[in-house]
Amino acid sequence: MNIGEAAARSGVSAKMIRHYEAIGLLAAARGANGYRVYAARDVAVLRFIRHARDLGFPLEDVRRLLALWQDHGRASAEVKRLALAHVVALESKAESLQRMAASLRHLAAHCQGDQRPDCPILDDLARKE
Amino acid sequence: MNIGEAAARSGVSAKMIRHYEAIGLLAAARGANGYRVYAARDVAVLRFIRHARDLGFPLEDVRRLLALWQDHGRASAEVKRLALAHVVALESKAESLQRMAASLRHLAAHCQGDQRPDCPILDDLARKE
DNA sequence: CCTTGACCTTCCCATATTGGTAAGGCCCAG
DNA sequence: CTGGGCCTTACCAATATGGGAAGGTCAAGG
Repeated sequence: MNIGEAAARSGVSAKMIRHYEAIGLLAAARGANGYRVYAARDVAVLRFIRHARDLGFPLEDVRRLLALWQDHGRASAEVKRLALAHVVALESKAESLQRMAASLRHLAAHCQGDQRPDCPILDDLARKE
Repeated sequence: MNIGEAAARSGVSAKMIRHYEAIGLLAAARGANGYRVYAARDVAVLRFIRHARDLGFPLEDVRRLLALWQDHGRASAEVKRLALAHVVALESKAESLQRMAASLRHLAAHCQGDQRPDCPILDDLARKE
């Protein structure tokens, strides 16, 4: 299987497959013509990576999860620890974004939004602090 | 006032002040020695930029807000429109992160987290889809 | 007057992730 | 043998920020 088919089967773009290889997330065999050659096993790895990315894991975490997944003697404690640490990071980021949204929504609520130039949003951004 | 003082007064690092200048967000006068020279007005601009960044506005939005702020004949409608569009983007991103966190928290809740290798988190990442 | 240290300059690199593009090689069908 | 589709590497783009090198400037103090 060449990279195009591996991409179609895994849902990971060929571009990203090459990138993941460049950063050492997966290794690909090479055919006599220099083309990367993939087996079903590699597609499974690519899908694993994609799912982890869909959950927002940074690639460094993906690397560790992948290693744990392939280590059949692993302790699930380590996986759970990684996952929960990531959950905390996600929730923290989400809260930060929501705080920004709430502040801005509050400011916007007091802005007339008409042809006049008066605007509490700009006033706030221009505050001295 | 040199860049160091402008940085201290505005809360924007000298590094970023130079960057904002490079992308055309603000212009600095130059002294005879080649040093950037800032006036109180520039510090106000830098503070404006910092506040907008604190609310998560991307620099392109900051550029538009800055232009609106400096245009005394502006309509507040445009500012409000920009702000609310950004609120929507922030909330959408926050929801996306929360969905990830919830999925992962759910998976982690079913993971024993002990010395055994069984782990629903890894099982889910390895699912065929 | 000269040294020292703080501050300034520009330029390059790094982060993390993904996409685009360009120039060229390989392979199969017509 | 040619065309089109796939592959290769390599460079550039975006987001925003920081680190550091190499060298110029300035003020204070011996």
